[in-house]
Amino acid sequence: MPETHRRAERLAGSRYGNRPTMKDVAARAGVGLKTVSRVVNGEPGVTPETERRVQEAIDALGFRRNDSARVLRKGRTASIGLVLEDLSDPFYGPLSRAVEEVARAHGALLINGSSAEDPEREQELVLALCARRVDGLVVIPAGDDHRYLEPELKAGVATVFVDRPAGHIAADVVVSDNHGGARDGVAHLIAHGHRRIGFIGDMPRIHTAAERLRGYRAAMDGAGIAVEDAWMSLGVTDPERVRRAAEGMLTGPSPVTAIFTGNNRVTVTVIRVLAEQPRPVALVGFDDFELADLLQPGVTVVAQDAAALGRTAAERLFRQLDGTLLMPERIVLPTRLITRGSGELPPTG
Amino acid sequence: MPETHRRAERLAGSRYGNRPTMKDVAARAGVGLKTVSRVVNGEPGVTPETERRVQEAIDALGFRRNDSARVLRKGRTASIGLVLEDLSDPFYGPLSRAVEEVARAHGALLINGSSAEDPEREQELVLALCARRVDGLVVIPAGDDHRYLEPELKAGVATVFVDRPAGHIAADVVVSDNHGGARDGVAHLIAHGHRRIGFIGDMPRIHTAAERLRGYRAAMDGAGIAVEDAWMSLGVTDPERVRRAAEGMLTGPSPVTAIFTGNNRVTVTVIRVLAEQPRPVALVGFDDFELADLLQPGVTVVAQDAAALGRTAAERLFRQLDGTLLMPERIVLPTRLITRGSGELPPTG
DNA sequence: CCCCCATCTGACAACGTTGTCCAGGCTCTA
DNA sequence: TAGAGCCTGGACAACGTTGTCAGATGGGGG
Repeated sequence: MPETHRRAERLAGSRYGNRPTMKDVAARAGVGLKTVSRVVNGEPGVTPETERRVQEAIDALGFRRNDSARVLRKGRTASIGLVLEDLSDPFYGPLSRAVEEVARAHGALLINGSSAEDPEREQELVLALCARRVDGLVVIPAGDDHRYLEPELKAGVATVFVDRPAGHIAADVVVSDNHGGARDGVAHLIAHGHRRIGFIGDMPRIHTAAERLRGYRAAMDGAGIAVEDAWMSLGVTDPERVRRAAEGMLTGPSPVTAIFTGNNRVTVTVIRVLAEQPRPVALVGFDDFELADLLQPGVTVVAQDAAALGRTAAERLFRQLDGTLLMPERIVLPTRLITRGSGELPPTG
Repeated sequence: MPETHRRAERLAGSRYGNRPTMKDVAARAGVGLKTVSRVVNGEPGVTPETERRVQEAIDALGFRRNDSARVLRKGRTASIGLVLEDLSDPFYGPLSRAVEEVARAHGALLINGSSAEDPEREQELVLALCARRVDGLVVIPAGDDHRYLEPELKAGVATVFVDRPAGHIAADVVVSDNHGGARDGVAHLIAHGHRRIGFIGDMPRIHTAAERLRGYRAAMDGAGIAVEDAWMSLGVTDPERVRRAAEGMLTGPSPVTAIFTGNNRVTVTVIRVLAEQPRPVALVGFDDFELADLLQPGVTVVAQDAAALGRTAAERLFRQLDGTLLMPERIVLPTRLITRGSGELPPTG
């Protein structure tokens, strides 16, 4: 079947594909194709009378410019991609929103996808976005090897990694001061008299988790405290195992009097465990969360500014796109210790 | 300057636009353009030897198919748009994620944007997405008049409204049972002996807010309780005014013994106010939130299932796209009352 | 030895837009 | 009134891909 016939069939039979084009508008208005283009894009060189006729035809047909074709012609898509772990995690909502606001200020749309913490899915998403010819990418890495991005970088896709560094590739990175934040949080507990302090965090293959663990160790070392293995629980994330880990370090031969939690989700689970304990146990968590101040006691946290991470990354991205050529850089944003009570409890037991 | 010269200049001087095309790959592999296309798309009719040569050229050049051009040719973009109010609101994260999962299952990408509760911005976003020729739209309306979408619907853009109904236009709608949920929540308070019950909610021009208010009135009417004006506060959202509203109805001539809050943000603010009150005041909130069970007392809520809203809407969207022609329908998802303590407090004062 | 068929390959048009360039009509001046 | 210059409008190619169709190549059978 020749192409033209197929087109006719599509026009006749389908709900799709029958959108009017500039050509249709031009025919209806009795003007040339380019004149319609001029009107649509507000270019000069069209008499008011002609413009009126064209506008009339546009409204009558319900014409809307096809940006795909425009993009193809112009080269830039005015859209950027954001790949993160899980949009339903409250940490990423504000980050994504911040990226979107910056994109909007630059007239760009945001396409986003969740990697579900799966490196393969991350790569799949990133490459799909590149095939769409997004102008730039903000990536919260799930994997630790991003060499697959090399051709894209070379081709000029602006790229910024956020929250965790890129693997084996030179690119901009915006991260929180995970090491310093964790160190300060643990030092805070030490300053309140604790020496047996537990750490519950994610798998150390995740960069942020490793950094926070490093911070914990640094603080303990700094205070001359020898860390016992039983105080550390790495790589547990699901609530049930976190619960067991917490209970374990609270009841062992040298039970902890305070716990430092490596992220949001762990913190919440540990709070539940501590609520059931007879004796008060001090707690400092990495990442702030809503209502942390309303609990009894309020939860002391090391807060990172998710919106600032997103904003900084996106601004950096658009500076790349503006042509301000920049050397890849690593930007570290400070964390903030927010004291609310749980981290100031004295040691007991 | 003729087009060809500009192209040359772009190639020479810019970081962008110098991506290899199928033509380049074909030249390098010494084959025809279409053969490259065949290899890239896994079409049959290419000898292994030829395929190898082409693949080699692809890898060497770092070629990646330009989906913009593909889309232009094929008509479908395999992407859908999601317009919501604010991604940093924890209610929308799971919703967005659910939509994304369904899209992914159908091989589509998700483009999303926040309307910031501004009808104009909503329209702007929706039309931008239409210009990108997304195959479908999931919209959480900010405005109440969507006639501007008529040409798009006619052109075959699949559309589903979520959380709030569309205005002046026939389209699929997926909403929670706001009226029934609020009614049940208030009835729950009445069942626990309350008669003077306050309501704090958003502007009634927002459909969900109006429905919840209606549910409140229905429950009160059903119990034969005459609602006093002082018990109702409508259209306040910022924390400071919510605070004043709550304090007002707690101290008036006939002070309330319980409060029903119309959404998440209001609930959280009211919790803070209640924490400062000398006497216990019962509370039921619309929308669940994390840690509601950890507060003292746990917060009784009318929960809606954000993920189910998103999933249902997206599935409906793809059924539209699959060609299963459907009449516009209104799908109402049930809410669930979760009792945790705050809603079961007896009246005092 | 020739012809036919199957298999593989490539030339070409088309998708809807924008950039370039030229034609025609107008006004203004000499 | 004729020529120069400006303004408006339109024809055409190009962006990178895919569908169509025809040509080339090689193998097997008559």
